[in-house]
Amino acid sequence: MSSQPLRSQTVKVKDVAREAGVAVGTVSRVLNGHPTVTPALRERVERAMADLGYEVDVTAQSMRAGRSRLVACAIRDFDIPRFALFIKEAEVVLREAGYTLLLASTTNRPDVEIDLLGAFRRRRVDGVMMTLSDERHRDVREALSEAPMPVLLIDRDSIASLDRVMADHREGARLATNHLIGFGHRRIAMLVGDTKAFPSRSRLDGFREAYSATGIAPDPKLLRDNVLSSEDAYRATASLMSLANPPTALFVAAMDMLGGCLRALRTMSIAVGDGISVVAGSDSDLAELHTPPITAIEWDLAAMGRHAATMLLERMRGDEIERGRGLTVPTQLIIRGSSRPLAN
Amino acid sequence: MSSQPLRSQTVKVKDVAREAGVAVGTVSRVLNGHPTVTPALRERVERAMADLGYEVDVTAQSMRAGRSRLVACAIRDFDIPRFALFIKEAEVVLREAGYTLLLASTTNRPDVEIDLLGAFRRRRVDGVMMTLSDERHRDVREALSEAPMPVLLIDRDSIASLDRVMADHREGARLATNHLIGFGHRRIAMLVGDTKAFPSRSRLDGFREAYSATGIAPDPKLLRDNVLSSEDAYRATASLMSLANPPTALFVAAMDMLGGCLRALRTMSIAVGDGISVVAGSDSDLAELHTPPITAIEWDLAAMGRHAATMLLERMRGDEIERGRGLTVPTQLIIRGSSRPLAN
DNA sequence: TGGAGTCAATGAACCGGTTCATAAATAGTT
DNA sequence: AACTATTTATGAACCGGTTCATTGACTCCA
Repeated sequence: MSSQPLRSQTVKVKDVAREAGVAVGTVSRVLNGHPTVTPALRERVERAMADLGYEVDVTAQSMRAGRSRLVACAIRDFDIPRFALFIKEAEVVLREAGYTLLLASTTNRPDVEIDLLGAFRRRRVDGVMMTLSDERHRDVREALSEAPMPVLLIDRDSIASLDRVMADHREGARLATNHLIGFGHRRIAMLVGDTKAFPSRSRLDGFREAYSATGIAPDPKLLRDNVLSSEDAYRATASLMSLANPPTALFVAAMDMLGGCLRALRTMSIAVGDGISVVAGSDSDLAELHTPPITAIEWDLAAMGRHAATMLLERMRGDEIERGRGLTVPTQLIIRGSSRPLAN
Repeated sequence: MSSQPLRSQTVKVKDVAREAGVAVGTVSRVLNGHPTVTPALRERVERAMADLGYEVDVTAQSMRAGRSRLVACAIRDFDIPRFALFIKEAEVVLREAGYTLLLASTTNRPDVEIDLLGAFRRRRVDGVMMTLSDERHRDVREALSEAPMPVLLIDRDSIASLDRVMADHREGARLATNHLIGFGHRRIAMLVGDTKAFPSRSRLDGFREAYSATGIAPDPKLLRDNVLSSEDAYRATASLMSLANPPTALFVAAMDMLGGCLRALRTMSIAVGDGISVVAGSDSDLAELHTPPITAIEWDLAAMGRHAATMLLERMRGDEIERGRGLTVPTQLIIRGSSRPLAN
């Protein structure tokens, strides 16, 4: 065994070729499992690679090939626990297919979204999955249409030419609202995020749809949108419960906002279930283990991650598929003790 | 459909050079803000770039430069909500410095860790921050020592030659245990993760340190390690509370395991606070909003993320810094209603 | 034995930037 | 005016792989 100090400089195909006594092209063919290589030669080259401790330079491969085997994921804020589940599953699927995941957060700003698309393009990223702060934003739409690589939208719906993976938020919100209405509630307050984006928009749609069956209109004073942080949820809840005519039920439809809402109720000494019914827009340990447990909408974010990665991989392969497929994951309502018949 | 290779349509330095009537080298110098370019020429080149819609190919830059402006982050499982905070903050710092974040999960397996290090090397990643499943694993240590780029350990301590960012888990666990002992508890059960890694190991140290002051030894039957999932926590809790002589207090020291523990207690109708005191190893909405609220150990993961990114950037710049700096973020105990004096 | 056909291996050109030795132009000095 | 020093621009070589037209060897069969 040769124990030369080969640590200092990196080994290249040329070195492997010399060691094995073949041409560089042959080394490359071995590297890529090209069929037209004699077993004997393949063996010799592989031995040479092992002896020298050779490792391909993916950068060089990328440049020549024009593709990077990178897939980017840009979401508005990945410290949302359930989003992490999405990313985790997507990463597994992508890595198994030989891709590496690039991660960035958009902080829900159109200019950052556009910047990131540029950065991904310059990196020759092979595919992108992302959320959008505003699906109708002109510049963002232009940046998307100029993207040379396939882009898949996460939980966004309005750009028909792109692949999309979504949850059925409309149905979830409809179920939740219906559930409360069935319990006699008529003054249901709703907290949603930014209605420029699909999830909040469709939750609002579902909410209104459920209401429309009752014949009465929801009180606009009870609707709070742009609830984007825990503090927003705290303030919105506090302000709602301070109204002269407060709501009898609270639908915290924005993701991961339940904590802020419950904090406000506790501060005001309002009992969940008794004083007010509460339904959460997404499930969590908190919802399940609260006293009383909180009724919540649930959907499979892990499955969304897997689907997103799979669809994007298909698109990157250039399979003959129709443009702009949309996949919707179902939502369901988990009924727990926080939502109760309206006491009279 | 004209399937012209996309490449032929993209604008290259050569095209910009022709348009501006200069040499390619000049375009490159403009691109990189090299000082020795006449303002007039710079202007002409910049106009040409704008006119043609030129965008650098980062892949080509990377190959030539031998560095990719990529930083990889590999952690055992990023659907741990508080870890997401770490990543988020690190990503911001890195992006501001011109780096892009690569993300992968190790699933806490040494072989995956080694594979990922290889993948990062082949991508000419400029820096790595990661967790390790087992700091003493021979092959992992070898892979680390062979890594040509700086590696920073996240919440791991035993490799002195590498930079590290950690939380003071030992002190946190000591505080928590002390707190319970002060309340008269002598039979304290502890749930920890994998003690081959720093966090659980030092929590155990802190636990024992607090106990040693009492003169009595902790009952080994009350120690459960390798609690890595919510289900593990559920089973461990159920089994502990079924002992002939069950614990009077429960220290759920593993991260994000509180849910499983509380679920078990609820199933067995054991009241938190009354039936048993509970302390959580990490804070969360669940701990804060539970009834009663759960005493918890807290530390600043966002700061850890910022520090990790900053230290890695310094190291990548090749600043003259001593090898293997360790930075420890303090932990504190937030005392709430779930931990109470031992009833007699 | 010779010619067609098959199959492996070769190595120069190429991907798209950056670098640097060299040349050209300009400024400064005596 | 002559010469040196300084500044700015040039373009070929280079980074480390992959590709493909070409070459060489071997097989098959008349």
